[in-house]
Parts: sequence; C-alpha cells; structure tokens
Amino acid sequence: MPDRTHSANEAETVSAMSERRATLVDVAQRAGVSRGTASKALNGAGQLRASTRQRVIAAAEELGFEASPAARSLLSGRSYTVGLLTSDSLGRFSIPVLLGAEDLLATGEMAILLCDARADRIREQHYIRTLLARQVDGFIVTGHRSDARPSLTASLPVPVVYAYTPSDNPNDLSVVPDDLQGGVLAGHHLTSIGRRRIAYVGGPQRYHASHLRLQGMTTALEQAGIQPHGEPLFGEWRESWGRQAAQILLKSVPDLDAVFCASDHLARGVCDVLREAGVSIPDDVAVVGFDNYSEMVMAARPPLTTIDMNLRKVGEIAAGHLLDAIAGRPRSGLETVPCELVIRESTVKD
Amino acid sequence: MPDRTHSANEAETVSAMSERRATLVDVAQRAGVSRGTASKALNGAGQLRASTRQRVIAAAEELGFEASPAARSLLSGRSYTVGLLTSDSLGRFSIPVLLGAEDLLATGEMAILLCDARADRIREQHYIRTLLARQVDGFIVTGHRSDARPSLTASLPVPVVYAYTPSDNPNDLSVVPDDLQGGVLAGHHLTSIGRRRIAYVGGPQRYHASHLRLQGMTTALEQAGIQPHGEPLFGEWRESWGRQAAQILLKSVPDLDAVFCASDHLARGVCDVLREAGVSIPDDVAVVGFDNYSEMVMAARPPLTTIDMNLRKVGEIAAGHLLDAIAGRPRSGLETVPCELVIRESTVKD
DNA sequence: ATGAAAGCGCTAACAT
DNA sequence: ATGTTAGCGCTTTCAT
Repeated sequence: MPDRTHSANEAETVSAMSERRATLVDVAQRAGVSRGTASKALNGAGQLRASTRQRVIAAAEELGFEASPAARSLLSGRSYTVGLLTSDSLGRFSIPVLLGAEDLLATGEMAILLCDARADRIREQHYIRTLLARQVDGFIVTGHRSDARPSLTASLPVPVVYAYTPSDNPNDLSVVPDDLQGGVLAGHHLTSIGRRRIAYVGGPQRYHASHLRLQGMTTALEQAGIQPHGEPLFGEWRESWGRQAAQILLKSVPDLDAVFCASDHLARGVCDVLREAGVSIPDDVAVVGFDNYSEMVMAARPPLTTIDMNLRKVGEIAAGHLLDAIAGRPRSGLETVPCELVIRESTVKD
Repeated sequence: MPDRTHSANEAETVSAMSERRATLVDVAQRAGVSRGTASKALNGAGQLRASTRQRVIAAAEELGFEASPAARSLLSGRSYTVGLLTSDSLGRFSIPVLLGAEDLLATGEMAILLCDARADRIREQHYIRTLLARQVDGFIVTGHRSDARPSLTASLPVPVVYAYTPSDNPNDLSVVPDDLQGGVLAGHHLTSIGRRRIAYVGGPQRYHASHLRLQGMTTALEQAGIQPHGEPLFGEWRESWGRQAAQILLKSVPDLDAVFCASDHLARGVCDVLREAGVSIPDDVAVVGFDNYSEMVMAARPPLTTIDMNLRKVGEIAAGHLLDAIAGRPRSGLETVPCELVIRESTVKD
C-alpha cells in the first residue's frame, strides 16, 4: 500500500494513464477488421453485418477510443466548433445567452470557442481571423444591448446568428427578446390587478428597448381603456435614475397607483424612494421591473414583480438555428422570443 | 458604382472571398520553393537564406495564408487550445477571471474552449472527456467561491491550473486572491482615518473567506493597538443579512465608528439601515466593503470604499502559469494575488 | 541551403 | 460485406 513517500511514483503511474490514445487502427486490430470497416462501423455508414458493427463498437469502448477531431477536421474542413463572439465584456445579458447556447451545442458535439472583443473593433477583427483560421463552423454574435450592431455576415464564409444584440441588416438571422410583448405583459398584469394610474420609467431614449417596453405597456392599457399616467420618463439605466424618477413622480402625479420600470435597477430605485416617502408597496403603488435580474429582484424591498426576457432560451434558439444553418438549412430575419411575467410581492401581497 | 439593386451580386462577390483558403503549397509555389522550405521559412526553423525566407513570408502575406490548425494539431498532438472549466454557472467572480485568462492566452495563439459544468459532476466529467478528446493542451478550472474544490489534476494527462477556486490538493497549482491581505488593507485604511471602534460583518462561517478577511482586519487593528469592536457577525452573502447585521450593531455597539463588511452586498445593506437610522456615513460611521462589484458599489449611498480582488489578474496569472506548464515548466502550490483598496465616499468625504 | 518523402489519424472512393 | 488506397495540410527527417 503506497504511502506519502511514494507520491512521486504515484504521479508516474497516473501519467502513464496518458500513454497513448487509442487510435482507429487499434480498434480495427482488436476487432479484427480493416480501418475502413472500423470507421464505417463507428459512423454508422456503409453496409456492414450487424455483428461486425457490434464487435467494432465493443472494441472501441474497451479501448476508450475517441476519434481525433484534428484528423476529422483536416478531412472534412469542419472543426465541430462554433465561435462565440461577444462584442463587449461578457455581462449580465450575454452570460445567460451563452449558457443557453452552450446547452444546445454541447448535445450536438459542438464546442464553443470564446472570444470577447471588449467593444474593440480591431480586436473583433483579430478574433474573427483567428476563429476562421480554426475553421469554426459558424458564429454566434452577442453583446450587451438589444440595439442593432454592424452586420458581420457578409464578410464571413460561415453561418452567423446574432443573439440578443441583433444585426443591423434585417436579412441576417437575429434572435432577440420580445420587448414589446414584455411591455404588454407588464401592462396587463397591472390592469388585471386593478391599477388605473400607471406611470412609466424608462432607460435612455437612445435605447430602442426603452420605447418598445413603453409601447407594449401602452397597448395593454388601451385594451383596458386607459392611458399611461403622466409623461413617460427617460433617464439612465441606474438605480439613481430610478430614485430621481420616483421623486419626479411623487411631485407630478402623486395619485399614481402603479409604476412600470424598464429595468429592475430602476424599479429598485423607485421602490427605495417610495418606501422612504411612506408609500406602501404594493398597497398604494404596485411596481413592475424588467430583466428578472435576481440580485436586484431579491434585494429590493419588497422583492420585485418583473419581466424575464428568457435569455437562456434566446441563446438556445440562436444555437439551434446556427446548427440548422451549418447543416445547410439557413433561415433569416428577426426572430423574437416571448418574455415571461414573474410575479412577486411588489405587485401582489404574499 | 453598384447601387442597391446589385446587392445580390455583391453578396456573390463577397462569398467568392471564401473560395479556398491558401495552403502551404500555394505559398511555396508562389515563392518558388518547396513545401518543406516554405514551412521552415514560416516557422523560423532550419537554415535558410534570408532572402528566401523573406520571399516566402511575402508570398504568405499576399495570399493571406494561415496554417491549418487541424493539420498542425494532427502532427503535433497539440491543439493550441485550453479548456476553461467552470464548476458552476459563470458568475460574477468567474467572468473577470475568464477575461483575464483570455487576455493572456489570446496573445499566445491559444484559444479557449468554454465549458460550464453547472455544478454538476456528471456534466463536468462529460466535458472533461470532450475536451481531452479535442486534445486541449491544458485546463483552467474556476468556480464561484474561494473555497477548495476536489482536485482534477491526477486524472488529467495535461496541466491544470485552478483560478479563484483552489484545488483541495495543496500540491496542485492554484491562483487565488489574498483574502487575508485584503482584510489587512481594510483594517489599515480604517485605522489610518482615525477609526477605533471597528465592527465586522462577515458572510457564512463555512466560507473560509469570512474568516480570513476578519483575521486580516484583526491583524491590522492589532498594529494600531486595538481589537475588533464587538463580536464579529456572520450570516448570508445577502443585502438582507447586511441590513439585519446593522440592526444588531445599532443595538449591541451603538458607539461604533466603522464597519468592515466581507462583501459589497453586505456593506450596502449596512449602509441602508444606518442611513435610515439617521447615522451619517462616513461622518459617524465609515463603511468598507469587499469585491469592488461595480453595480453594488456605485448604487450604494454613498458609493462604497471597498477591496478589489484583482480577479482579472488572478485569471491572467493562472493563464500564464498554464502556458508555462504546457511549455514544460510546471509550478505548484497555492499562489495568492494581492487585493487593492479602492477608496470612495463611504469612508472619506469627497 | 533546399528538396523529396514519409506520416500524423481519419474517411471515402474504389476494388474485391 | 469488407479490404485497399489515396489524400486532407502540415512538419520533419534525410538526402542532395
């Protein structure tokens, strides 16, 4: 029984594990067939006696055989790899997209090469070259905002799907959350719990999402025969703007009974100020956020009702479309993924 | 001059770009040498006339030649790729580590294969096999907490570096932030601005970091001839625990003049309650957080003085060590990266 | 200093 | 139904 003093030997033993990876020839030999036959057996190709196929598969398993991707790639010109290009440092939004994509791609034997261009076009070009040199089968392009980015599709010889951050070319394939429908969900929820004087606090005007979410809400309110209460407010995507907006609302429309905020940050800021002003949430004013950003949502007092963009699903769908495109079934245009309402105590008492 | 109606043709032209990648043979032909010579010229190997080398390099550039990684990989058994394995969904801590690693690896011609095991051991094993099948040259293993995780090193035939989340085998190479020194920084800062009654609010007891940060603070206070004020408090990594802790402090040690919190979340919770209780920050009580998590730090009122763990650097250093190990210069043991103090208004007036 | 040739591990066409 | 062979793009001896 080895004790501590043998650790060096143990290390050798372990590294011996890696002696040499079993190769197709090994498998063929062991199964008593030729390489060609072994290859066919393993790939389910050609005409083989079932028993032969079995024998080869068994041999492969015993040897722990895994085909060399390098060799396969050399032959096929493919790499069974997709490049995930994020235009700016991986952030709150790109992560779930990435994870969703990974979920789907992992099942398809595809690996993800990660490249974060840090909002730097030069760096982006560099990465693109690197990825192309590595023969990636396709690209998923993502970013930190839902406004369009310059298209890359025309300059790439492989399929590209934009996820979350769409391409500015409407013919490219982009998968994005449905901000408009998200706004509708929020509006409906508020009217359905009897609110009638509903204000809106958005992010910056230059963000399309600020407008779409308002528009969605407005649509929902119209169905209940009402209008947004007071002027919609626009500012920064910050808690501090949420706080400031709440002050404005308290002055301009003190009779409001609900606020829909275009982000959870804003909603939290709004809640803080309302609460400190003695307004009870949700009794006096109901608050709905956007993003379902768990840190915000749970730290807010009370926890926020919010809209979830299903970013994971956005990533999954994008990855699925990419696989399709790689398989020769391209698609194009803008595809939206529905948002979901998540109800918590900021609109409905526990 | 093409106008919009030619877009289809333009598209063809563009896709023609991808006709066929220039190969080494093309370069050799163009330079009027053999493949072997061209290869040597491009790799700076062998004995070549300078002029020949130049000619080849020029030809390669004109053709936009990039050596096929597949072919190279087939020959060398290496893939010029490292696997980045995160044990749980990419989070706040693993992202900067990953970006730091990417920064360093990108310069070394290395690409990153991303695998997120979602805290699932089965999934982790699956990914490890996939990555090994792809002949990754090494692994960077990371996670969401700074406590040790089970070692993978012995079961992997390639070098492994643990970043942020260390291995439970002290002989493995792990790179982690220096929590102890971070605590010292916080303690020194508080004593240096004249505080003497300094309380501590930690995270869960089961997190080593909770203790290390306290220990660091205590060391610093001892140098100033004082002790932590009141009993150190431990709870969850949540704002709500920060709020609760502040209530406790207000009761148990109302004369405190500073609080060091083991995370920015806690610090924010503490600030909220103190402020609402009419305590002025930093006049009455100075507050120091930990993480330099920008969302928290900037949303807190006032913005938080905090300790930055330099996670990006942790990632960079880990990647550097991995490259060294791959190059045959392995290292081992636990390496700590110093934290930095970031001063904001929660301790020092603007 | 340069060229020729072998071979990395695999698949696909062709032959049997 | 199975075996044989050529070749993917590159590097590396070994000749010259």
